[in-house]
Amino acid sequence: MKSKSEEKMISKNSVDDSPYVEEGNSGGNVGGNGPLKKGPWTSTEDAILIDYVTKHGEGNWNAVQKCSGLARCGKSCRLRWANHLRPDLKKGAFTLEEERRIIELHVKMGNKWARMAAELPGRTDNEIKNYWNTRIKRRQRAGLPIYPPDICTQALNDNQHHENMDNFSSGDIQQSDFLSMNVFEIPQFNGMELNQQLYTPALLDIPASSLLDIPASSLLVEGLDSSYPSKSLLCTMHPSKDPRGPESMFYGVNAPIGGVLQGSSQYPNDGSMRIVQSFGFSAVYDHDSTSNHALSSSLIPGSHAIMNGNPSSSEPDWAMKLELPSLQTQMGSWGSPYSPLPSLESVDTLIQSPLTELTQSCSLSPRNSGLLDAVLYESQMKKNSKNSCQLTSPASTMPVDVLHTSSHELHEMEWEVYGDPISPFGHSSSSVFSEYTHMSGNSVDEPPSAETMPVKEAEAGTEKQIIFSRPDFLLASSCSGLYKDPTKDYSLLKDAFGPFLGDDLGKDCKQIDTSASSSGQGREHDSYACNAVSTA
DNA sequence: AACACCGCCAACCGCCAGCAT
DNA sequence: GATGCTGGCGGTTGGCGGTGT
Repeated sequence: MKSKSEEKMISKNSVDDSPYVEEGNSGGNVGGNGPLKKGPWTSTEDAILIDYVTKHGEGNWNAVQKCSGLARCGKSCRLRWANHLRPDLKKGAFTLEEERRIIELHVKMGNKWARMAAELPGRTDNEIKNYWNTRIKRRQRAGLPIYPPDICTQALNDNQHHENMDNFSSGDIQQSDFLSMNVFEIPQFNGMELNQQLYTPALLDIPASSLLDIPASSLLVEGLDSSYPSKSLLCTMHPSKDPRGPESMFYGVNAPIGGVLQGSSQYPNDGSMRIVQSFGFSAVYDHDSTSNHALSSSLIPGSHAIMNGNPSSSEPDWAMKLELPSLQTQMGSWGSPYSPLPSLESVDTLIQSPLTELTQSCSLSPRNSGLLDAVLYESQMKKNSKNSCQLTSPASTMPVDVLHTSSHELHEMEWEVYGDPISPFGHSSSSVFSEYTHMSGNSVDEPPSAETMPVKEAEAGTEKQIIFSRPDFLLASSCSGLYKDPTKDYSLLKDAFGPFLGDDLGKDCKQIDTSASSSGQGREHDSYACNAVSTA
């Protein structure tokens, strides 16, 4: 049984069936029997190879050329056999079960395609790799989470068990600590303090208290429950080449965080602030004025790239190294090098910016494969070295000129950071929100509905107008109240975003509404909502 | 109809580990 | 221990076909 593509190829090659026909890209290696052929295999070559393996078995691939006269190098023979001629190969599209299995395996293994293939009988590493690089990346470009929540939950649970069993003493990590451990403390997000200044509730008609009512612990726990793989997810979100697309989760991650964190996740009474966002990230830092100054001045450490007019100036290694394994080198193929939108890079850089000694050292961890467990490991490392992160990260990456930038200037730059060339809103909240709403049943390949969100309104507005009209901010404000009392503020949220987000928001908020009112049920929805909110 | 764009996928390339000499 | 060979693995490339404009 041959795959469709193979049939195509054979059909094509059947016209010219000689294995020695020179092809356009042939040449290169020279074997003992003449120039080794490259390019697509012909059915004759396949027959020769099959015959050889039937007689001699697998292995000793370099002998194929000598024994059979096949003008292919051993590597090519092995690859052809392994990927196409093996009798136990299962051809055809991946089944749903296989797809799920691939995702599960990728959570555990990263880009270990061969190992994954070993877990999927009849499937080759190349198949799995191609599958991942296409369909899964498509999800990324669409801004959809790579890993379904349930799989991530499972992975996190597994990791929790693993960590508790293997790495930590019994009293070291308790549940809460574990949860914290899975919350990534991203110093650069401390910069949300600046957002707080820019988008202070005092500027708005929204009671500040309503912005302070989201229990971070709830967000945290539920964010974990919802199981978006924190850093894994983040790190796998890349700017899209598709300018129509949501470009990246970074829009959703960063812009929203600013909108939400500045108000909704603070604990002024705590003496410290724990910023929690949907992916489980958090930033812990002193809330005293001194540190605030430093942190706020370091706001948008990622956007400094734009601020200093050098959006491409930094491509920190750690960002790439911390990526999900699947993207370890993808920056070169579809990532940052092509970035039609400055904001993409800026947002990207925002994530990448904490190029601290700690993170660098973390990235050098042998476990830093981008897998969830590696992420957990890094998290633990960061937790253990929290202070050093706080001290080194923001300021060290902050250009001096940015430090002296006025808040107005920063605010204007915010549009660059969050927005796209078309919209001052960028894709921030809308895309992310819709991304999560899409998780509940819509096609995974369906681009977020909010992509077409009309977003010209605020362009000519005042600062306040701009701020107030920011969907992420509205969403943040509304949903912070929404979280507290879904039945009360749903209308506000819906009114504010219905025109932008269409039915998705309505559906999502309705879920929140109903689930909240049913006391305890629909917790997943809650977490989704809060995820969306905090990312929005 | 022509063109451009994009996704899919087979194949190649470079690196590395294991093994034999 | 050093060297070379072989096979395995992961990343990348390039061709092809489908689709949209």
